[in-house]
Amino acid sequence: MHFQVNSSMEYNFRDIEAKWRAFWAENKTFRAEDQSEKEKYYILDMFPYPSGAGLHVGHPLGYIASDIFARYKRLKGFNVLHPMGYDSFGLPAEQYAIQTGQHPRITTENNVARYRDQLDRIGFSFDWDREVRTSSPDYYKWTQWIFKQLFDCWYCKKENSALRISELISIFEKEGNVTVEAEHDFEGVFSAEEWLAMSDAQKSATLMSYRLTYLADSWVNWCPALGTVLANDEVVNGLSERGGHPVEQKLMRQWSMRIKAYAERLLKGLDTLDWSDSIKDQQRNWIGKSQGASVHFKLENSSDTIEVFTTRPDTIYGVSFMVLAPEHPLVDQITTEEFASEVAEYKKQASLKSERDRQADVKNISGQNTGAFAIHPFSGNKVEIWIGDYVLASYGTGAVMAVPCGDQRDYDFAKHFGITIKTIFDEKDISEGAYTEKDAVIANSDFLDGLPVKKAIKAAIYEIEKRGIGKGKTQYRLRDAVFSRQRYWGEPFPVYYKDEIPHLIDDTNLPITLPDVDKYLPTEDGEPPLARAKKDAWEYAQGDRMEYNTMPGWAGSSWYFLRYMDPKNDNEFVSKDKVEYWKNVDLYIGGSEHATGHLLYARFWTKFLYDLDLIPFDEPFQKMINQGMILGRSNFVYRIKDTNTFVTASQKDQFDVVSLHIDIKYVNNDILDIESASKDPISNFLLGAEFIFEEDGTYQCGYEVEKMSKSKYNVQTPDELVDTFGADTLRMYEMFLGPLEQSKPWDTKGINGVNNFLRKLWRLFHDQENNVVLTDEDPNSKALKSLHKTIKKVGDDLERFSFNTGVSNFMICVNELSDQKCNNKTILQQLTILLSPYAPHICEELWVKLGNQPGTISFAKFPVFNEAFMVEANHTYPVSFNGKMRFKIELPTAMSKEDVEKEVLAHETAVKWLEGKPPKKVIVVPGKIVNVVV
RNA sequence: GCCUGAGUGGCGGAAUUGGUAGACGCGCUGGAUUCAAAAUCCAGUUCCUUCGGGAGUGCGGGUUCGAUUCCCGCCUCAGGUACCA
Repeated sequence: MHFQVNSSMEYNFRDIEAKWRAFWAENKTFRAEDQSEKEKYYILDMFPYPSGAGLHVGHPLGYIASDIFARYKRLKGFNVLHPMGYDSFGLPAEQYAIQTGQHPRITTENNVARYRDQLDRIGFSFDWDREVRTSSPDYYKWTQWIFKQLFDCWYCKKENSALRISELISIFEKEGNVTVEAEHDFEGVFSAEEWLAMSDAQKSATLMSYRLTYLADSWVNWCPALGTVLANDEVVNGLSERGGHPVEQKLMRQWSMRIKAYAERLLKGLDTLDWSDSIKDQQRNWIGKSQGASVHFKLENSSDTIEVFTTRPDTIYGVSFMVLAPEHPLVDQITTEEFASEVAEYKKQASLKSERDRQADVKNISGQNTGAFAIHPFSGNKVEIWIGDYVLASYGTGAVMAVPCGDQRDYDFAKHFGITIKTIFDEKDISEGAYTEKDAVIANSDFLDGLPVKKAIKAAIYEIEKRGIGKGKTQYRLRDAVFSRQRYWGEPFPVYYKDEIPHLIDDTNLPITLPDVDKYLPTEDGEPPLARAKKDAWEYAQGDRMEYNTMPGWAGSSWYFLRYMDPKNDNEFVSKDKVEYWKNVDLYIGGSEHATGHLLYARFWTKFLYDLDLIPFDEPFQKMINQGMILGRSNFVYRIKDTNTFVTASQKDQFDVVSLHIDIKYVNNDILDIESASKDPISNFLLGAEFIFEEDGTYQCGYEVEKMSKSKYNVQTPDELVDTFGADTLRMYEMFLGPLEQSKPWDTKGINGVNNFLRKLWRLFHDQENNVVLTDEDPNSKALKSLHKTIKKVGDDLERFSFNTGVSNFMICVNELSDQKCNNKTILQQLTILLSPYAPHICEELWVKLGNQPGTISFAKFPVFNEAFMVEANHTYPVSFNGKMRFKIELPTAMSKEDVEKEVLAHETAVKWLEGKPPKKVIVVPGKIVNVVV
């Protein structure tokens, strides 16, 4: 797209913007002070992954909003921390390295330089002295250090806190593990004597099942195409989030984070946060708390029991069969000879299905009888045991008690296999499906008969616990998060192995820097790329080998907001006094796509660091705003099928056409520049083509709103807009597009409106020869009213993050002042301060023209609204009849209700509408409206 | 299916506690200025109309003197999520 812009020299944004950007950089205007009398305000953007494609206009949207707010808070007298950095470990740089051999560090550095250049053009007030990069050894030294703390801690459910593993060891030495209430996965009990008698390997293995980060064989999402495991939030619909490759389940020895320990606190903490309901709900669903009971069913011919989890213990008398996941450990043991081959076949079929197939197959009911029976714990009846893949091995106990009358899946299963369905609900019809509402009364259930569901649940749990066959239980969907990746470009673990026991590397040897490798691929034995490193390249390998995995992308981003407070500290991840001063982030701005990944992990690590008393707060981001996505507006040309003729958009329906994307840079207001487009190899099919034009002789392109992407030729970079219109125009235009949180199509059509506004503002200060002309006189009441109305509205708009209406209000103000021919210094000085967060460059320039010291506008005082200027002697009342506005009447503001009514009814238009009849009722809202009911 | 949001002119959107629906901007129409253009300025721009007025904020009801706003029932779109027992 090419733009035409006024070429006159009146408002020369190029020189102005270059000058002030240099000034800010040179004077470090936006450096945040760690010690200050001022109140602190911490405003943070989600830091970007520096991708090779650079920024498009969607990226800076949130940064512009946060920058406006940061500048506003400075004017309000706050000491503002507003930093920026890079989440610079990640897959694309590594894949580029695999293809080209270029070290990911080089790729990353190049991309960071490009990002920085693009960001700098927009005039952000970041404190760049605090920049962090997660891939920098100075930074990941502390990511490794935090990992070590997690390894050295366990979660005590009595104190509801992480505690040091040394405390756990001393309990084990005195009492064994019987009295310990921990989040763990150790099976069984041991005494103090037994603990002391354990070998080092046994002790290590035991402690491993208590540590907050642990090494364990677990079912993981393995992505063969990427050659790595993925966390649950990195898998979408059975495909990898990056690349969309198939993902399968695999049992692997991996590091995990015991985030489950924090499930309840992560849930409760949401209530204290000022986040959108949508994000909070996403986290709530992800954590997935459900309350119910675990119940043990005895096996018919065995001492073993099957444990199930149910949210509906009230329906226990409705159990007519049980279903185990095909992977359940008891399956082979209980299966009778009669069904052995069928069960083996079913298990095989189930294991061949990928996660994706299994999800796609939801409608198909499958299962297999094992021939075994369990004994109903209350009725003593025999209950068939089946296996079925609708039961997931990884949730709950991997087994369910099936109640067909109360659960649709159990119902379908029973129908499909001809299992008897009996009802335990009073007067509920289950002939068509299960009854899942919780408003029934229980029947046919012995001691539960006649109880409504909620009471029956309590009674059932009481009875289950009394008989010792189970207990009330809370289950979470949230799983522990896999923490290792078989990749090169990530943080190495501060871990080495000796006799296959993992050991931590001493703090004095941190950081463990990434060693060089000859190739960025796995070894021939299938070990991760780091196994290629020469042994002596790992200076601190005190054992047999180093850990070859690296940490996942979310490791570095889980605590970066803390590092900005103290980015160069080589002795601590953040110093106590700095974190005491800055505390948590007051305002966090970023995309909502991180709801169940980054935002959950960062909360988890924050709570952990709080438990260790290393930071004084346990929620990282107090308020959050999620900016919407900016969509691209693609343009199309229409070729008539099997011809070389292109038809303009308005006539395309009259032909059979093929639509082709055309690069938006050759289109202006949907009109195609055929000559330029024909020269581009991508669209040179237009060369020598025939055209059917509009009546005015132009070729009109069609358009569609799509995601911004290279392949759709609809990417708009901020750079060219800054070149054409200036950064101030871009900043205001991005805000003017609509509410920050809303997704919206990018369209440059309106940008000249914002540019006109800034030129109009400039003309308030200058005459036609571009000389500054300002008066020192006392401002008149009209100008004061315009200004103060704007102070009030713009201030309120900022407080509620309504940046788009803020821009409108500036336009209204400048329109009014232009009409008044106002060139009053006092008025314009205040207006300049007010506007400076939105359009900082032009305001710096005007600030100097107003006679102020260069650069001081960033810390000027935000204008104070004075209601006195708003008072009017008269108010124009809109008069409605039955709620429909009919006429207006100007009356003194102070006039009484009765007099207003009298005046209104005496008005000639009122007389006409009353048609001689008296009004039924007259409502007068003083200073607002009048409504006459007839 | 479930959970969140959202539906207003030709377009992006405004209306903050129920009080003049369509602010502001784009686009469009006319006019001034200009040799001409750009820029700038002025006027107009929801729809229908017999020029009195009538209709109107996704649809259908309701509450109210008064509803884009509150309540009930639907429809559509966007995002998230799912054999979670």
